[in-house]
Amino acid sequence: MAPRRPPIADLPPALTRGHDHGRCVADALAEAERLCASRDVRLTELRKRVLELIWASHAPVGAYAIMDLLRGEGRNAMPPTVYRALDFLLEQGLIHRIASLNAYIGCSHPGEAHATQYFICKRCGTVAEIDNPGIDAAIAGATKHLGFLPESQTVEVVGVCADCGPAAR
Amino acid sequence: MAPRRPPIADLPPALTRGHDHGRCVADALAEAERLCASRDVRLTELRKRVLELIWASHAPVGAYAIMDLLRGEGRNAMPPTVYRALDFLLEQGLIHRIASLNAYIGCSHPGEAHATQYFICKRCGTVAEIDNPGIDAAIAGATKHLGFLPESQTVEVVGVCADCGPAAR
DNA sequence: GTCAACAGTGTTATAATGTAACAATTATGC
DNA sequence: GCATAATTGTTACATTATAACACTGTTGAC
Repeated sequence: MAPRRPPIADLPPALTRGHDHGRCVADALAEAERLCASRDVRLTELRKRVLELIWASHAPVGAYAIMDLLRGEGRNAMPPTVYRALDFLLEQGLIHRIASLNAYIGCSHPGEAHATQYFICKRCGTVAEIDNPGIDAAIAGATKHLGFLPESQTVEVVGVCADCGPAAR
Repeated sequence: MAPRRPPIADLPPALTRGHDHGRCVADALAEAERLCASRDVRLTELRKRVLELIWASHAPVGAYAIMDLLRGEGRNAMPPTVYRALDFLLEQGLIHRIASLNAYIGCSHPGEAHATQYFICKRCGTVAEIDNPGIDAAIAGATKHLGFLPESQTVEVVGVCADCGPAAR
């Protein structure tokens, strides 16, 4: 099992550097509002707040970390409350689950059909979400060859990102 | 979370069909013995038995299912006992962990360097371990483009296998 | 051979993640 | 308004995994 990540407030600046993160979060929330409205599903206060907490960094956040953050805001959040919000956000494609970390991360292009790959930096914790057609095509080719009917796929690469690697030193 | 799989004795015959499974297990154990001897590490009775239980089917087996099987044999197995055996087998590359199922499966070609992909059938539970150079190359290309230094990767595709799909009916 | 050192296993307790079941509340359509 | 359904609250528990320390068996130096 992966070690527990520190609370969001303690995350290194690398997690949100190189871009206007406030804007980044605002955009994600606005897009979520728009999508939910168009689908006639309800992005309630709780669900929106959970999405916002997940977007607070580009590192995956665990369900219990989200629960603690909600509690820090005075909400008496119990596990089912968090997991239901996560389930909703997953169903709507607004977040993804990183299976190898048991953690959740905001989807950077919700609303579009995509099979995504994640590149997880073990130094700073940042996860890059990539939609690489080559990887997708290679997997599709393998499934076809096997006669396998794919429904969902998990591609997670753990390593060191460009910001944290030797070249960045 | 994935539903708990039934105990090995109850698994559908599809899990081991199409080949001489006794031979399959025996080969895996023999290869494990050979590899451990060559590396000068100890494949103890416990470790060998856990490996054998994992190889009992081509479906992933959970740590607690292994524990129950060991107990069924009179061994008083507690979680750390099982996890330590699993850790050893993982380190030696004799088994793999399927992250999306929190379960373990025998490696079909241990000893060789390989980045593997898993095709998990949601009907029969069988997992096919594939080493597709195309997928590997595509992922390597993406990491290079990102300046990302990969260390380990997880590729798991869930769907319906050829034996269980509509074409097999 | 014996004994020290270490690897492996046993044992107890607990942490981390996730779900079931039902009650209370809030939103929605009529 | 009010019945209905969706959402959230609450309690309890299931599943997966690890920490810490005790005990046992193996190995190698002498």
